[in-house]
Amino acid sequence: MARRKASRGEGTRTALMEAALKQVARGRSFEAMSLRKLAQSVDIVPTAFYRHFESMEALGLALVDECLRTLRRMMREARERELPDSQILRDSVETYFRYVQANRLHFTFIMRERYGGVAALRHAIRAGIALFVSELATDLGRFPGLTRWTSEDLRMIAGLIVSTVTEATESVLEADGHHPEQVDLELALTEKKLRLVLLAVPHWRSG
Amino acid sequence: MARRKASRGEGTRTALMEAALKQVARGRSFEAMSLRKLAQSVDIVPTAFYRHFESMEALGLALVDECLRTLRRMMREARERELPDSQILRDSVETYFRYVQANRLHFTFIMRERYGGVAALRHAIRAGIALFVSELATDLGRFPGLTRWTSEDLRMIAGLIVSTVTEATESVLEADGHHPEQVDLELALTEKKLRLVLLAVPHWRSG
DNA sequence: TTTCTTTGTGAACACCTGTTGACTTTCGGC
DNA sequence: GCCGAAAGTCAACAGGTGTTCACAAAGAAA
Repeated sequence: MARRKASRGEGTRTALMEAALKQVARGRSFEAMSLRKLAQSVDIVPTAFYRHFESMEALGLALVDECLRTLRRMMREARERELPDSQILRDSVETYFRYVQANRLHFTFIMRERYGGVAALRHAIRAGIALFVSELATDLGRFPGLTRWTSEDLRMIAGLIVSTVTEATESVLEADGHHPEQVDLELALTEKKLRLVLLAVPHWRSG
Repeated sequence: MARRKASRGEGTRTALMEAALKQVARGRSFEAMSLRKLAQSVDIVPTAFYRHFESMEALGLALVDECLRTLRRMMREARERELPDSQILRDSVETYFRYVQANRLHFTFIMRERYGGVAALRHAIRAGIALFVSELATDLGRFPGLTRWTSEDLRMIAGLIVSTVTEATESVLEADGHHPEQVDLELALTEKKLRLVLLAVPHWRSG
């Protein structure tokens, strides 16, 4: 066991990050993760960990960074895609779900540590998501029925959408693999929820 | 230090539970909590812990039970209150927020451990919330505009409401004490969100 | 008062934890 | 081929972890 050291250089750093993500995906929370076991899982002596991260918390922050980058990448791609107009809602949710499944480790990390025990990670993730909501709000402001909405109301509806999708994300992550049919159910359910929300838009007046 | 043992009997058990809740409220996740420190915080030698709980996980499950009971109690009380009809939405949200602040420890535990590292707790909490959603759905079915809705659609809208309120709960818990004005902001925001959702109800047709 | 159950104690177990400092290996640039 | 930085190693530290077992106090029941 423990393949001979091969001076993987920078590779070890990313290996550590990936190993940590996998641990979280297996159920453990980041706070309860052990530096030693982590090192062992990438065939490194414990002390060598410090060659790559100043502390466990530094590792955590690096992970938050990486995961939030994945989130932003998704949003950017979504913006660049043109909108087929019909079925746009269904398509958007489906695309998002696929994205979640394709980046399972990153999303589980965000979901878990968002309410996790390490304050620094919690706050970093919250800040990232808040930013995400803001961007979504300005994006929504360009939609036909929403051009005259106040930015406050746009933030409100963006928050509503995000919390709905967030909840769905948890279901997708849990069902992924074992119960593929449940993903489809959640897809339909989420689409319905968003459709209901959008249905209210034309009748809204603030105040 | 460490006041003399006073044969507090059953009291120790509840003291352990309360100490654990306080730890979680201070930021630590349940998974990362130490049996020994917990025992120490209630002036008990570590081994005496086993007189009250078979294991740490058993403690956790007992806590889930207690916290979910608090949730059900709230719902029961809400059902028994008559509805002043006007301002019902605002009043309901306000009542809920007050309830959260009055039971801060229980709600933080549920929020944290819902996505926490201990699978057994996660699942127990999820099951409890799912039940909560079901009950809310049947309650909603008795409302004027919703009598003809399918149970599936009722569950959908109940889920939408719950995820909205859940998100708000986190804000309330975080703001509590330090930033009372932010609680009011969240109150207004949440009311708006729910108002928007309900606005869509008359225009909904399933399918 | 004696007996029995509950609750708490103390010593000891084997093991895991993060972090230190001084040492060795590896490898790219000169 | 030599040098210096980067990456990995080893031994050791002080302390924390859950759990075991036999024992002691305390209070209720008899």
